[in-house]
Amino acid sequence: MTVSRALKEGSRVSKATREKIMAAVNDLGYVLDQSAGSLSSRKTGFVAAIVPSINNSNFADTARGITDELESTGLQLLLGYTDYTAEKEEKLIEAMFRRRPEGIILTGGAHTERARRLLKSAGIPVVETWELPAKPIDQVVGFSNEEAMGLLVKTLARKGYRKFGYIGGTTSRDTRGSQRREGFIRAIEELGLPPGRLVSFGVPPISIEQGGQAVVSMLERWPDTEAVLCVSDLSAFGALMECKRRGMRVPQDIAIAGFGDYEVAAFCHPGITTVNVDCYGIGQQAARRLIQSIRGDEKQRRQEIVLTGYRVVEREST
Amino acid sequence: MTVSRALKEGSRVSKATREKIMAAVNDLGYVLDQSAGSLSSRKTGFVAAIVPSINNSNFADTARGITDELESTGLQLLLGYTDYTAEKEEKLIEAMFRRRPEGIILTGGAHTERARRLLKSAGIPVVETWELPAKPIDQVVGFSNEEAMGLLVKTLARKGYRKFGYIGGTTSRDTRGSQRREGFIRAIEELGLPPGRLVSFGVPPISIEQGGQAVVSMLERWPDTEAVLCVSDLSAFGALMECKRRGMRVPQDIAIAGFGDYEVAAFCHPGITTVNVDCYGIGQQAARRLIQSIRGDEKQRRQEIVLTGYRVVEREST
DNA sequence: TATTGATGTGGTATCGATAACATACCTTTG
DNA sequence: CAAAGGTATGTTATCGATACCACATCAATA
Repeated sequence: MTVSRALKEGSRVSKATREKIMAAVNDLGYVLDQSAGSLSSRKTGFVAAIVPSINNSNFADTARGITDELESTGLQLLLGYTDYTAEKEEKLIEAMFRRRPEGIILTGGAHTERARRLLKSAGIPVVETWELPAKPIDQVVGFSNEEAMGLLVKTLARKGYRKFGYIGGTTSRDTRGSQRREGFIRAIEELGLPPGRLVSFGVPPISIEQGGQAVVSMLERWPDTEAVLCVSDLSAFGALMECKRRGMRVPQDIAIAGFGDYEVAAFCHPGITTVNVDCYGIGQQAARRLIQSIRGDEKQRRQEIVLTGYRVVEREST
Repeated sequence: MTVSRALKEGSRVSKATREKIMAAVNDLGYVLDQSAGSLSSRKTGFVAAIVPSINNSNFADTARGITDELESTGLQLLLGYTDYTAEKEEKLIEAMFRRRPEGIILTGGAHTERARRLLKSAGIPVVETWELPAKPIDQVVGFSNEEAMGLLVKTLARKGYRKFGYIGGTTSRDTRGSQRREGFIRAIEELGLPPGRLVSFGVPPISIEQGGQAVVSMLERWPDTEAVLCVSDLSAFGALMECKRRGMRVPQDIAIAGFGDYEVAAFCHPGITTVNVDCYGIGQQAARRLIQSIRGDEKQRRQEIVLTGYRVVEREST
């Protein structure tokens, strides 16, 4: 028992005893077993986070934000990838719940029925991120993808563009992608512009290469398209490079915009107009709220929706 | 006990009992507690992996390879980032060992003395990746960064370039970066070319922006540089874009090459010559070897070094 | 001096699963 | 028909920590 105390911060053990214990610990190479500790104290020190993908996506930054925020708390992150499918998300939630996380961070608001049940009955704080779900489970840290894309359309319309095209992935699994497309369509309607041209290409997350291929099919079908908006900066970059490869001038012959403000969008030539959405901050805030709910007063825990900011970043591509 | 059996695959429980149990489980929303299971069975089902960073780096692909390979085995990945420092690695190893992982995958061969002790005394399989450490702890899945960079130099020298420059990060913390620089210097020596020009810029992982800034300082100091090799494709991309912004022709005025074969290198314009190193495969193979060591016969476990392939991919930038 | 409180240490039960063994019942086989 | 073997289920101890309570010691206070 004294050993257990000696190894915890801030418990009262005399200096002499602690030193003796530490010496023995070093000598033996003893390492505490947290599985046993978790079982006894009913605190696992785990936090679960589930993101669609971590490769070439904004979610890597969100994961990073979570990790950084968690670092000082001694909580361990359990990270999982859904590949943009709700089924895989359900499986991940189930697998992670076996580890008894003290809180969970999700991406988006689309979950299977079973997943919702699991989440609700687990009795731990849940934070949904990156969207504003219609029926939040608990807490939310995100923004409206629809409005953000709408703002981009309006910004470009103000510059005089009228014939808009949109490039996104093929399936509706990527709910944020779908929301952006909806926002695109709606904004164009509201502005009374000619209907937007939609090209769906590739399984989300759509790659640089697929962005290039998509813009080709866009131009084949609607050669007079003036501005192409893409579901992400990577596809926008692919589209941009493909256009340049074909000798088109950007933005004179065609304007291109992306979403997410990846580093590549800022430093490619020409720079890509995009929407900055503070991916890192989403992770940070989600983690912060989770920590508050876990460590803080039960009463203090309020179900709140945190709106994270976004802004259009205009560059040379439009 | 029968419940425990019913919830495991491949244990013998009568169909009727299993159904009754499953019904109750569904009814109650019961979820197995793996902390307790781990304690009892002395198998945690955890595998630890430590990478320098997961943002904009090849290691995201390696992590992905590990995750994919682990998926079917029921092992959970504990992922940590070192930010390229051995001290943080040591802390991570310590924190993760409290969770009693059944195996651990590391990046590189540079560890603190204490970390080496911990790793050796843990009695679990260890796989070092991405390098060929001089003193391997256990197993290795990697390649020689020195040779790979040397091959790139030789390939370009064969095309007629003679005045080479190298762009990398400022500190030696990034051991792979240092090894690549060493390979660069040595290859140039071997070829009897004029000494390479070295620019160190920014804390690893060096960004697109820093690549651009580095090439500027390279050209200020050595305006006649013919070919610039960069520690990674991202910095190469930044350098390329900066050169184009300044109206230079690539590769006529200056050739640029990177390392890592990121997607951006393939699809930017002009495409960037680089070294492809199968990041995903490194993760896959490391995980496979770990699984074999964990699940397989103790005798079958041999300390082996797996060389992963690399190849120079020539594109328009050289 | 007796009482109180602070401090440090030790004893015991417990967390929730599984390993290992025990038992009951049924089927097969010589 | 008895012995042997297979199948399904139950019993008990245990994994390694911590919660909770008990107790010893010593200083401060009434």
